Amino acid sequence: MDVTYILDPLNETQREVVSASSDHALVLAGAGSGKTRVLVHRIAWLVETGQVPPHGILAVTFTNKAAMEMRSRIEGMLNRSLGAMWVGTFHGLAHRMLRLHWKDTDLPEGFQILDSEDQSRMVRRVIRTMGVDDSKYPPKQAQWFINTQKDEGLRPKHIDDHNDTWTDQMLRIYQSYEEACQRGGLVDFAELLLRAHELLRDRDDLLRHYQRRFSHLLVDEFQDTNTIQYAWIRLIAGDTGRLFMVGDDDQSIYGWRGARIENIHRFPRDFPEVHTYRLERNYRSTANILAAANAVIANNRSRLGKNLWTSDENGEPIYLYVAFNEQEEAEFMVERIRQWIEDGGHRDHVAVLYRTSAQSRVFEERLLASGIPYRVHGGLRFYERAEIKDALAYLRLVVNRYDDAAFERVINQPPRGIGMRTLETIRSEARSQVISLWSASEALLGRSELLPRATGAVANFLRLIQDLASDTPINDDQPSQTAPGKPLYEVVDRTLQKSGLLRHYKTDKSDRAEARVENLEELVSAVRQFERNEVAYQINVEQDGIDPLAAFLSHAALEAGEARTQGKSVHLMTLHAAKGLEFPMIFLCGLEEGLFPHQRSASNQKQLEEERRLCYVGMTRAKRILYLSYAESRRLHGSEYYQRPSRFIDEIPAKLIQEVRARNSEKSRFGGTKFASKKKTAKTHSTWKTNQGMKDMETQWPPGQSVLHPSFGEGVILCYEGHGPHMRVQVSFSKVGTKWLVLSYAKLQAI
DNA sequence: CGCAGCACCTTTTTT
DNA sequence: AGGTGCTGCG
Repeated sequence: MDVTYILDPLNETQREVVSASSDHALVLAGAGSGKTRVLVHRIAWLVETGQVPPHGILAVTFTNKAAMEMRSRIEGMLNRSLGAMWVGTFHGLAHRMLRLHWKDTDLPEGFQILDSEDQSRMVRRVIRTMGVDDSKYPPKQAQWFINTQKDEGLRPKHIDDHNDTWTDQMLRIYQSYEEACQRGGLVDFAELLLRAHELLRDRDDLLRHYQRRFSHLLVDEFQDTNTIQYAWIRLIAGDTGRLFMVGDDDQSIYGWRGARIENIHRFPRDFPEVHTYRLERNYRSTANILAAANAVIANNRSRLGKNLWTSDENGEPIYLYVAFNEQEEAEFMVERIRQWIEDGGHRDHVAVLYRTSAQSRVFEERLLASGIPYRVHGGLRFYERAEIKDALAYLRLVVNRYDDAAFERVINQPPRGIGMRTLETIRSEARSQVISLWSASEALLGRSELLPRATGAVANFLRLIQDLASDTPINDDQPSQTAPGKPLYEVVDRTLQKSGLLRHYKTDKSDRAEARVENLEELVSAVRQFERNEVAYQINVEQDGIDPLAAFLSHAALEAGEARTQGKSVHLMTLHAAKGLEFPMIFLCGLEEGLFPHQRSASNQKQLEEERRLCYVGMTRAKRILYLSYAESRRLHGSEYYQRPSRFIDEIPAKLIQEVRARNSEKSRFGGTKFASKKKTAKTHSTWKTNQGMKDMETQWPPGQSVLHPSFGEGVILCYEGHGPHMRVQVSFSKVGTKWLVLSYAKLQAI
């Protein structure tokens, strides 16, 4: 087979990597060095040289988007069907394995996936059922605890509470939560991975089957894998599978959600004959942008080491804009975008990146006022909307009567006269008999133990679900029988009608209700789309023979449905969301200490390095033009902050940076002057007495002011927040470090 | 049952 | 500040 078409478009290193013959490969692929390209060409090369049939390949990514892109690019290259190749996300592939082997996993055939919101509700319910004080043990923390343990591959029995009350309580919650999920046939995201791992670990025959089948395993974004993901891959690889891991330690930005960068370090120790390759040639950015990004990341100590280079020209300098406040920062940015468009630039070639999602609002307001179309990435997605989840909950009950999470969600949605009293009765019956809410309801009805009014309502509800089920291609008595000729979208449509959901929102005349009706109608077309040409349908239903409705529900949970882009818009997103993307013009905003790097990461070296990598990721998104900006004052959750410029700015060689002023100079000069004079006033009068009013109190403690504290000693004011009696200052003490002090209590003295 | 008012929280987010 | 979720009341 002629494979020159696969190797020819590559540079020398890429070619070497793609045609590597060593057992295992670790590819450290810098930003913009052709990471996806290498993966795609590697797979194409393996298949075209006849080393492995598509069937023998397992390729894993983190996001559906990346998986889709990889799949379609391979398909485009090979011009043949990849039906038998496993390409998908960790969660998607784990799910596929569990569906195929549900009998071996102690799960019901119709098991369903809990998304984070479902999980959070479930945890709250469990805590309450246990009679635990949820103010002492907040559901959010318990949820975090559970997920963290699962990410590490730990079940309650593996965890030692070290005689710590808190850990012990968390363990109990974890335990009960697991039992509740098991009873309801429910699986959260982390559970998908953990179960898939346990399935292979405990079933020799299955493990051998998959080990024999997948002779080549390829992992994208290796630096983002967590413990259980890496363990799963190692298990399938066994002694014979060949691993091809692609990642970039400098772009590891998900440590906070369990990603183990150590996996990269461990890999060569876990497997013999790992060849390490470095892709350092960047095809994306100008030399100036790269030099700046390299300079920033060089400040990190824990690195495998890599230096990106380009043959591209220097290009424009890095622009830095110092704004008076966040309003002016946005104003400047919008003005520059306006010019860009005026000069013929495309709107969607521009991205505004920020550290926290709350920062988007000011930019949105300004863009809106200027009539520039924009799109905010992230946020609530289609399948996460309340009304959609209500509709899905009905369908979940149809598939699986014991799904308590779904039961709770819709038993009184739309309202059908089942109040807290009745629900509590059902819950307590379920609790005492250790059965599902559905079974508890049946039992209570059978014994006529509900209030007369509730009796009818509950009976109607149960009958409704049964009616829907008998309408539906799947039902409890004949689980695997698919009714011919009834499309799924009709089933969904009927569910919306019969459940009364649609009517409920149609009669509601609030402004939101209209959008909800539209969304529900959109759901029907989403289902139709799913049946017609979604890859997930082809694989799960047509190939694996999974029930269509169950497959659709999983699809909805696993792929929450990115909002559609409408036309060409300026992109607004967090730095995290920007990973993997590139734009000709980037605005990197809010470069202030405390915001970026974020306050909560400032205290510890490891977290600080992750912030720096985030900065590196942001900068390397830019192809031609990179704007940096910070605001001297910023309004954040209700109070004013004055912070120093981010240390990351100092880490960029000054010669690469050009400070810019707004073209709309009159206004900004006015703002700047005003601010400067205010600062001067503050310094001159720093000995004012506090009884001169709140305004004076603020000006008495300007950032930079040296102070003396009776017990902490000398320090310098970093910033302040709040007003009047709530006003607090952050002081960096030379002896005891940084502390927040409430001014009205602390006996601070200006020196 | 629905609504109004109040406490609470607030980094990053995919699956 | 602003949004969310819970409580208590009508």
